[in-house]
Amino acid sequence: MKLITCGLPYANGKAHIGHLRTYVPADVYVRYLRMFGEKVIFVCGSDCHGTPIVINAEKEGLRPKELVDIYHEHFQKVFSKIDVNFDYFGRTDAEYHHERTQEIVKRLLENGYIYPKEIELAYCPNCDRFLPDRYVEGVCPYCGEIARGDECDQGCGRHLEPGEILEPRCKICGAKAVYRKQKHYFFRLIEFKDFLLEFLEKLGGTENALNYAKQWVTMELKDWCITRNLEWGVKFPGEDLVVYVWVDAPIGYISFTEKACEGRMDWRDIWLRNKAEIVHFIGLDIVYHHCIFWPAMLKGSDYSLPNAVVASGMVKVEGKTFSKSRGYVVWLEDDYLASGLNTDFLRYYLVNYTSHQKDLNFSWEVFGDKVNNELIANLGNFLYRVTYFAWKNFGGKVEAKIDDTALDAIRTAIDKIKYALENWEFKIASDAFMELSSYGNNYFQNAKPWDLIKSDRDECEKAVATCLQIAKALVILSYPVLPKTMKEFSEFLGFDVAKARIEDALNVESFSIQKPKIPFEKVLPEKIAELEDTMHTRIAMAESGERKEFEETGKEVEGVKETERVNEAMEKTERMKGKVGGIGEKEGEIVMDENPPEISFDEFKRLDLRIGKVINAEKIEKSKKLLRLEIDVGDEVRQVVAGIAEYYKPEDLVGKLVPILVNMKPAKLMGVESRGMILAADVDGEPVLLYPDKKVEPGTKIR
RNA sequence: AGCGGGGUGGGGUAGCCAGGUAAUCCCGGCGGGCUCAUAACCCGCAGAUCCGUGGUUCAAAUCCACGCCCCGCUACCA
Repeated sequence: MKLITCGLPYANGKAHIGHLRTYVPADVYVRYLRMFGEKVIFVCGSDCHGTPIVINAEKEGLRPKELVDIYHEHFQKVFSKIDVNFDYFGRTDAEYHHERTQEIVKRLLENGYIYPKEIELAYCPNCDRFLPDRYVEGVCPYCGEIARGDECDQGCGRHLEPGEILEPRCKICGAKAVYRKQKHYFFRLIEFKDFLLEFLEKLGGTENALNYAKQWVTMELKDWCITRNLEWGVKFPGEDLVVYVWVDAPIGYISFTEKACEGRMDWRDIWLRNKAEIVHFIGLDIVYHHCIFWPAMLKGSDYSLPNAVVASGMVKVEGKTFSKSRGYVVWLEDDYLASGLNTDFLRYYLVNYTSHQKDLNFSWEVFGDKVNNELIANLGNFLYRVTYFAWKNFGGKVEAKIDDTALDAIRTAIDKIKYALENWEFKIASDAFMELSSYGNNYFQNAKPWDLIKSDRDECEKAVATCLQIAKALVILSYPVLPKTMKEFSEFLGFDVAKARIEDALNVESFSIQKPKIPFEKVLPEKIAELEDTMHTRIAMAESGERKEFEETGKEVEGVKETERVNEAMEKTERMKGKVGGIGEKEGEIVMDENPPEISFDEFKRLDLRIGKVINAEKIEKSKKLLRLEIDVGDEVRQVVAGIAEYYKPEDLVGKLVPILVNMKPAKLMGVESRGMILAADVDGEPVLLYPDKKVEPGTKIR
């Protein structure tokens, strides 16, 4: 008996490919386990609490619950479409979840693991609210740089304790913040140090999670503040506070299990009596919550402990760090599902691209290659050529006289899948059936049934039966990864793979074949180009500073955009890059939107600014905002892509003199190289071009 | 800054933790075969100083040290 959980999606934004990086492998794992005869419960749900949801709802003019409703429904829909089938998909703002959370908090209180403490918190008199550290800005007492409430992120990098920062200001309204004392509650994490050290030795799962957690525990632990000043959330007993969302979110694993067990079994067997193996699938970014805080909470309240934490690597898009704000993202509904592509393609990509622990790069080009050259050319083609051959030449009736060496090949694949599951390496499992498919293609090719059918019908039937056995095994073994397609194809082979067990792959019986249909539709290059364009447009818009547009599509709201952890990490690295790399980095301008730091004259001199003359201009097809310009910069003519098509017509630009940054790092926008950047005033996102006061020669320096 | 994970033929990726005939698979390039199949399938060839330097060893992509570069994480921010 196993309980499998997935990290809860935060109900504050749409589902994207990053989510699936965790959920698809978990679903694949669950499906394999079931085929191996294991009893499994698979739960997940929406994480509904926390400051960002409250603030975001406010901005949208909604109540938090209304915002959560939207995304909860969205996640359910998307998961179901992509065949990630949870036994229960709950939500943490449900009553049953609040009850379970409060029960656990009470147990922790009774057991003496929670204590109150007065702490000083930044408070904004203007907004009339306590400010999370994120929303406090001030001056670092050590180095004098601008710093965030908890960390001097731009200067010396030191961690700052509450109250340390000088001249605190509210980042939301800009007003001076004050410090106020308030009673909050802390969890005695320190007391769990020895327990955790021992626990982590026994904990299973991926090394990336375990190594990280072990190292964290060895360092100094601090007690953990578990209450917040919010209305929205699980009420802390007897106080006007809610529990911190990272306390109640993992408790969802328990409360959702309760719901999943209703009418089937007693959930207490799992969470109180250790009768099931508990496995958490998470993203690499929330390891410490699951390996440290969570087990300590469970231990402190006498619940069962997890047996394994399986952490997936992060997702990159087109080789770049995943980032919604910069356009490096694939939205599941708007991009993938809208494209009409077989959802199994994406599942295969996610599982097969690389080791579960490593970062996965998503690129449409690779996607097309993998689908067409692997899924279709290898697996799909084999299934179809064999089944079609059997139907056409034997009327579908083929006796079970097979070459036993094929059974060995099938056994090898099964063993490999077992090994893969034990080691959380789902790529190895999918490689196993792809190798079997190659074996099948080879077998078919060498046996030459198309010749045999003319010379030796019996020999031919034997070869076909052998290949059909391999095909049947393939359908079964690949079903967990490709459920939609294989469910359909199994019917042509005369069985229902959804009800099959792994052993059926070795079960030899005569075949009754129906006329098959092609299992996978080929992905056309035009389709890939179209999807790439969508993405490149998004990236180009982000790069040219067109923020409004993607804030709509990306559901990001001014001021809260940093709440995206991915996003934040991005901006952080960008800040660092900005520090080191200077102004050459085009990313700089996005980050430097407010209070840009001073630069020296030497730094300014690094900019090669000139007046250029537009000698040609045309729209870039399929893009709304981009123009391709040819600009005479004095010594040469440069091709420059500019995001001004919505405001300037190409024909109006020809002959115009514009300021241009010549030594801008070249970039490709929608596949068109841009070498340089024309400068314009930014009037609420509308570019307004700047022209020289007198006529000057192209190439004239600007200083 | 600290910690973690990486740097393997043109691109991507396996192997390394349990060191041993110079290395997997997919794409791409070249040549051949086949025709049942979604121009799919099969075979062969070219191409890697396995980031650098030093060390351990009879033997290192694989272990150790130092260096360079990339990426991620860092708790009152989900």
